[in-house]
Amino acid sequence: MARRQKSPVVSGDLDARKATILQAVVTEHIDTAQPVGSSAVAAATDLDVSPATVRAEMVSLEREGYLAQPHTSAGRVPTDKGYRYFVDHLERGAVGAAQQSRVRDFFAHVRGEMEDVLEQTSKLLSALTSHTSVVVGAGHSRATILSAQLVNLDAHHHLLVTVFSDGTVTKHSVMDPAGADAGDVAEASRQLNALLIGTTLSSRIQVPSRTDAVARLVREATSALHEAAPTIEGEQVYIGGSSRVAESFDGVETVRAVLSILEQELVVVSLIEDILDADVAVAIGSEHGLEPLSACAVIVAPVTLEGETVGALGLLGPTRMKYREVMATAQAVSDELTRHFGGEPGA
Amino acid sequence: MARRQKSPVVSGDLDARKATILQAVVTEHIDTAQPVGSSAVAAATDLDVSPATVRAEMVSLEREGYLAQPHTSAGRVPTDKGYRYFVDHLERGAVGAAQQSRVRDFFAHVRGEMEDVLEQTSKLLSALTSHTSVVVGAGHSRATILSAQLVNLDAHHHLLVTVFSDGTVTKHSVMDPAGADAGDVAEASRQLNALLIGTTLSSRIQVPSRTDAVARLVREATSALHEAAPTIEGEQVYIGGSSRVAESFDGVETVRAVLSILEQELVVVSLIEDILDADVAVAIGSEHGLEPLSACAVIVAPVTLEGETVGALGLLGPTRMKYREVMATAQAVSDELTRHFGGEPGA
DNA sequence: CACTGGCACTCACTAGACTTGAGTGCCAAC
DNA sequence: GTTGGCACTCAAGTCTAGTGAGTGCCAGTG
Repeated sequence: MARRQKSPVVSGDLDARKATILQAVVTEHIDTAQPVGSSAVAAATDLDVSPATVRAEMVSLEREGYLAQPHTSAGRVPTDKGYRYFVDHLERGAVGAAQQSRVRDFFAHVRGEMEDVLEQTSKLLSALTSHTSVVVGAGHSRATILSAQLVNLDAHHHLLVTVFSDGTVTKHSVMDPAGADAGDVAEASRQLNALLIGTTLSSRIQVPSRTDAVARLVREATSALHEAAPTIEGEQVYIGGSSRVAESFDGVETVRAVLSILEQELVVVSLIEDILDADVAVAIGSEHGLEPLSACAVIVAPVTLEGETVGALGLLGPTRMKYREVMATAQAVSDELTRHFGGEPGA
Repeated sequence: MARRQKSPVVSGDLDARKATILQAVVTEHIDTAQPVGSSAVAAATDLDVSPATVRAEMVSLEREGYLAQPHTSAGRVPTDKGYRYFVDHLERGAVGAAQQSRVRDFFAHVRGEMEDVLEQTSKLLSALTSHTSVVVGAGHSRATILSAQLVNLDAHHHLLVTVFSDGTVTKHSVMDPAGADAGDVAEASRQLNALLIGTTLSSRIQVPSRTDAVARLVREATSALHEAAPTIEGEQVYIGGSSRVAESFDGVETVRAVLSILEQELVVVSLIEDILDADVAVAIGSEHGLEPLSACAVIVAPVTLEGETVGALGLLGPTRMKYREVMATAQAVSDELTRHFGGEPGA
């Protein structure tokens, strides 16, 4: 219990009573989506003070920017700053038993490649939370090439198939207008294998400068691979429950704006990464700087493997979301996901 | 010019004047989103009749199910049947020069794998039409395997990478708790290659029944491949412009329902395929039988390659969409896409 | 002092009454 | 068959209170 202070003017922290009131306003408003009045707060807390006292405190909280009034004769609504305080002072909640077992169950039965698992996970997340979810699988810029193979499609089209140490596989078309016979392609494939194995996408490769068919194929293939590098280094993104956006916000324009952002995967990825970099678990309202998402809160949890961040999951909802539940769910899924990929959660 | 008939009671076709009136109502309503009154119709057509006459005809059109009245004292709105007649009697419009050149431009500059092209195309479509677009790349159930390769990730994890004749590449994890050395993996890879090349996913394969490490790997790998067959035979789906849904419909519930359908890729694919099978270019309102989409019209165009349908593109908007423009755009993009993949459009 | 009850005030929201006007259906007349 | 005239309907807009949740202020009290 913080000692009551005489002049909490610029204090970064709040008076114990103010904190209680703020918390009550936030909780109530999350529940009802309505402005919260002084008497509701007085009833909801165990402060045993009259509404008038609450009002006085609320005026002060409003002055300090934690609360706002939609109009003069309405109750108070939390500002982004108010939510921020609320979230920062939230004691960690555990996820409910039902949810816990659903998550366990999911990871016990899910099968398939990492990509499939991530996609399924995004659906799970949005089903559990009723919010839109984003799952990001990190890029593989530092993965080394395990195998490179040139496959003959027809006389003029070949396919360079590359396997990386992180288990990703890429393919690139290699056109060859001049044409090459199967033997040449096989030989090129052998040379590519020798040339590329152990390198990363950012490595500089010494390509043969000869002008025969084999050398031409090798050159074409490596340049296709490296030209596409920026794209395929990029992360995979899986978005689940975008229809939830329509439920979460009123106002068509908001819905449109949010959906529009979600369509731009690059924006979504950098948003999640920014939040992750800043080492925060949640970004509220305008904190993340994306104007169209100013009505949103984004909750982020990393997925680590052997100490390295290999992905992240995010949940996007209205600022008045149930932070404790959603954060607990995000944490639980992130832990299970980490474990699923063979890591130790919390490491 | 159809001869005017005395009693057009159950006639499948309409009176020339009725047709003109219906067309005017549809056109006007698409434009304004408002019920259309008799005087507006009288003014819009060159029939030179009074509103009273138009009213009489509209009563008849309503009786026959082409028009409906939101309430007694309002204008008329087309029913699904009305739109259907309108679309069936629409003379093919050509796509505007600006659009045409945008499409040309796009396909002149687009690069990358088929998957990337299809995804980009879906974005192009929604940008051109302001509607949500769906691009479906057909499954490869009939493609034969060109190459199968087992790549060693670590002692217990391997990756089966398979290349198909249609240029698709799949990967499957192969776990091997017992462990195998690199030589065994290489040998298994050789055997898999020999075993699988030329087969399709539905072919039955004779797997070795020996119990050594190599045979075990071969068995594991083939079963992983065939178990996953139903999934990877499945089509790829690319959805563009889902934020357009929020613009196209008023009523949060409709928006949510449509988005929710779009999330279920399987449903979307079978919807598109149904429409394609029925050999229609557009499904209006309840015609496609998906209740949540009863406020939508779906325009579909096939993408063919060497006479075979290898994909399709769809556009989803409100029933009051600009059918002529959108259909022309769909046709133009479908043609260019077909040409891009080496086919002759219209073949 | 901090807290409280009391009180006047504000203002979104609701309901009802009224008006407006676009649009209809009907009908007698051309 | 077509038309102008006419009574009728009904959603939508405007106005008018009336209601009530909520506020800010203040004087009184332990």
